[in-house]
Amino acid sequence: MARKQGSHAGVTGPKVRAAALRLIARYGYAAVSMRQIAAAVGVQAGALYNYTPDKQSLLFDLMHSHMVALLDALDGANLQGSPLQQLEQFTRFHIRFHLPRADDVFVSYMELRNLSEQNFAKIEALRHAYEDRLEAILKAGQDTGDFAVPDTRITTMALIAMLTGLEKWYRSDGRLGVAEIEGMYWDLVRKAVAA
Amino acid sequence: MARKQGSHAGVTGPKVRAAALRLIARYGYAAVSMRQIAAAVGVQAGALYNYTPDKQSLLFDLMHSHMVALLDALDGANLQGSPLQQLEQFTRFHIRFHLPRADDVFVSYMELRNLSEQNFAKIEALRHAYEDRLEAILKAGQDTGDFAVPDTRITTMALIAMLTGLEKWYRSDGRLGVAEIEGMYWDLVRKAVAA
DNA sequence: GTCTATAGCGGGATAGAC
DNA sequence: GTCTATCCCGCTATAGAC
Repeated sequence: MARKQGSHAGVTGPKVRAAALRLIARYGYAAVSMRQIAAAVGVQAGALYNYTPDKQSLLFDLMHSHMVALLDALDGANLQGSPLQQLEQFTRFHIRFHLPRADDVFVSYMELRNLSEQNFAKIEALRHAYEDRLEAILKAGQDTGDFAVPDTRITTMALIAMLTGLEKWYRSDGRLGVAEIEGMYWDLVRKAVAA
Repeated sequence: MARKQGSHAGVTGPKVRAAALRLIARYGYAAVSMRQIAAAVGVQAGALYNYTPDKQSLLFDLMHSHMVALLDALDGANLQGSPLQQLEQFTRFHIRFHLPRADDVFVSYMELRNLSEQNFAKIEALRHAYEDRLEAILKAGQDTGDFAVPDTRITTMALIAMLTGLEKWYRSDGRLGVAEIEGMYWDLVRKAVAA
């Protein structure tokens, strides 16, 4: 509470990010203007530049935060046990982490084209690191004979695409709860890689 | 050959569509200008309006053509045999149809947000029809006991997401040929739905 | 069917007052 | 930290000559 009275620091910044995330997820980065974001926050367009040097940096920050949060959460999940157990933990973690973050997922997977070359490389590296976690589990299970997949890299991409595709149709007010969804997807994953 | 000499009709139109498809796939609908498309074709921007009433219609035509071609090709594939055989045929058909059409796939799956409400509804109906073909196979196999999936609708979405995700990483000059890819994905699909 | 020219609008980003 | 005002640019779409 030592913050200066009347200052909006620490309040407007997150609001800008939240508004940008929501608008970009809905309409796309190129289609959303700084004026629209400002209006959603309740400020004039010029004020946004107190929080981001430019529009491109704003997009990058959103995507970077999402990927870092994803990797941190995966570290925190502390997967352990047999390859089969770790694969189940990974599957459930992936669904639980992504389902409540539909906007982040849409932005992070659909706006890659709109990143500058350097920003793209950074995001891709993080995404690759995440994929590698899954592939390591598949490789371990392949070695122990628990799994029998045609190719660990291709299976990694196939499983992540399958799990992430969930975002496209899942509605939290639908007929199925998260726990049921998790169970069904785990069932598909488990059988697909089974020896 | 009765076409008037000096007329570009029948030539420029397809060029416009091809250039628009390529540019939109790469940079996104909102980020591509009519001037860019015109430059790629080799005409001035105003000339494009001889081939489309506006930019939105151009996008819709690209997506609509793709979906109609997909459904027509599926009809032409004439799937038959047991549910297991039909599922294999569908899986291989899906991969063979989509792999050489990366631009169409990107546009059709990433530009839905940029369609007008009415155009969106038409494309969604076509996409739904395609999904229904796969779900019908799963239901049939569920009835005969060949398959044991948790939910035919969810499995449909999961399998299509998995198969379409192939577009994101496949490179025709990579280490794997189409036949090998088909085999690996069919392996994953077959096991995932197995009883 | 294509061109040039332009209307009319909205974009990102900055300057300087408060 | 936010405002107003503005610069400069590019956009879609149209008009009218050829």
